[in-house]
Amino acid sequence: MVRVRIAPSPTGIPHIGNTRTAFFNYLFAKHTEGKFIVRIEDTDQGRIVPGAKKAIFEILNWLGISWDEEYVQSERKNIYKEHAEDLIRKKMAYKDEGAVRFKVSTNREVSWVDAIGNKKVSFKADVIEDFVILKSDGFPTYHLASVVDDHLMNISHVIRGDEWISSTPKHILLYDAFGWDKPIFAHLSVILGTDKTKLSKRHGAKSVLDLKNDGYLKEALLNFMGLLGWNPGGDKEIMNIKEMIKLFDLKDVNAASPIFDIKKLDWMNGEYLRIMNNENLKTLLSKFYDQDKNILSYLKSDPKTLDFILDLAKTRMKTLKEFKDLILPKVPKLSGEEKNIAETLFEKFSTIKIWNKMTILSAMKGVLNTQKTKGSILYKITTGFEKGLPLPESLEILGKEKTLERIKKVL
RNA sequence: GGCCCUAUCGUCUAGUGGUCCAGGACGUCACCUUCUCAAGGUGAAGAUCAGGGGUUCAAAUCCCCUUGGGGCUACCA
Repeated sequence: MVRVRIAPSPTGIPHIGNTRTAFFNYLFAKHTEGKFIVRIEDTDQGRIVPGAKKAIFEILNWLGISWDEEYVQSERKNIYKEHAEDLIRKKMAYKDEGAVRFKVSTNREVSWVDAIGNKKVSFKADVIEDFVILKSDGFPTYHLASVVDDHLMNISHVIRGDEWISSTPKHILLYDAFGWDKPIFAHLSVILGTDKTKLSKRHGAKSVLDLKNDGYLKEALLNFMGLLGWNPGGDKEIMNIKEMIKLFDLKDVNAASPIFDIKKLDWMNGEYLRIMNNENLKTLLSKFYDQDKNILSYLKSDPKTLDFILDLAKTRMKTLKEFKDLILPKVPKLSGEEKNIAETLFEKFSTIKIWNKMTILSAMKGVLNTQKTKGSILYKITTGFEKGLPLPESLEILGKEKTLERIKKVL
């Protein structure tokens, strides 16, 4: 029975790197019909960030990465203490200024076969110092706590970030000291920022919550994250979570560190936006803009019209955030020449008897011909943006009166 | 510095000894479409597979060295 876990520490809001680790664990668990456990590792009381724990769960919930069991290490303090004392009794650990250190027996080699890349990794024990397992404040270090918990929780595969690879020998030493079976270790490469250093908040790495607020869809994020360092072979790139679960295998996970390039996420997000049906998109938009009265009321306009707008908007947005500029006009600053064009446009529009996209378009074309300009100027005049939803269609919906009002404002 | 991981187009990657003078995707560029911008379609540029040695009839694929990148080196995780 496969049992995997993620062990986030509530010291910050997860970014795409941490979250990918969670996702791979999840994919692996689902693929093997095993269990996925979340264990909050809050053993460093000093570094706890208020709200971080909540954010961790918020992200998992948003993405739909569901878990089967949940633990908090600070509630298990005594368990670790007992295990530390057990090692002291066995003379495998000793007290040192209020802390407890594990005694590392030198002259041995510690090794394991890592599931990522299926390669043997080995360390000589003499490069490992006697390390602290219980701090003087009574809390365990990660090393003790994770080993004890992984054993007690029957974790079969420890799938974690690459930054743990040099701590793994310590963990193996602990498993051996307790006489426990070891799990399979799989060390995922860390995701790098565009500056090629480990993704972290200091380098401006966005948290997943930021990405959510930027208008990325969970489906796109999941798909993108999944493909960072994992490839099931073949050319298929757009995959839903079910397909990923079906295909996921640790042997197809790369050992090299990928760089997070948001451009591809942008594209993928656009793809998901385009294939989404309007009903879902509407729901998503209302959630996303739940603080924006203008958008909210816009979304409540005649369903048929809205449907039509949504179809036009879909191909023009990469994120939900971009919807706003597509439908809400702003007052442009026009040059003298542009004002002349605006005037001509006003006149042409005024004479239209039957206001529809055909007549609007021919009026627009008339202006473009006589004034010899590009269409973008007409967009600037009527919407404040030099690009946007097709004017004939959107102005028809707006209506003649309102259109003329708008143009009048800028004259 | 020490230890460990790692190395294919700018980026994500396919590739596990011959079918690869290296395929796909993003991005970029061009053209088509066109009221703008997208989307869509077509096409192009882009990697002497980090460099150097081996092994082999044959290497992006195996081995070694060098170099680059990354991680760890806390009573942080």
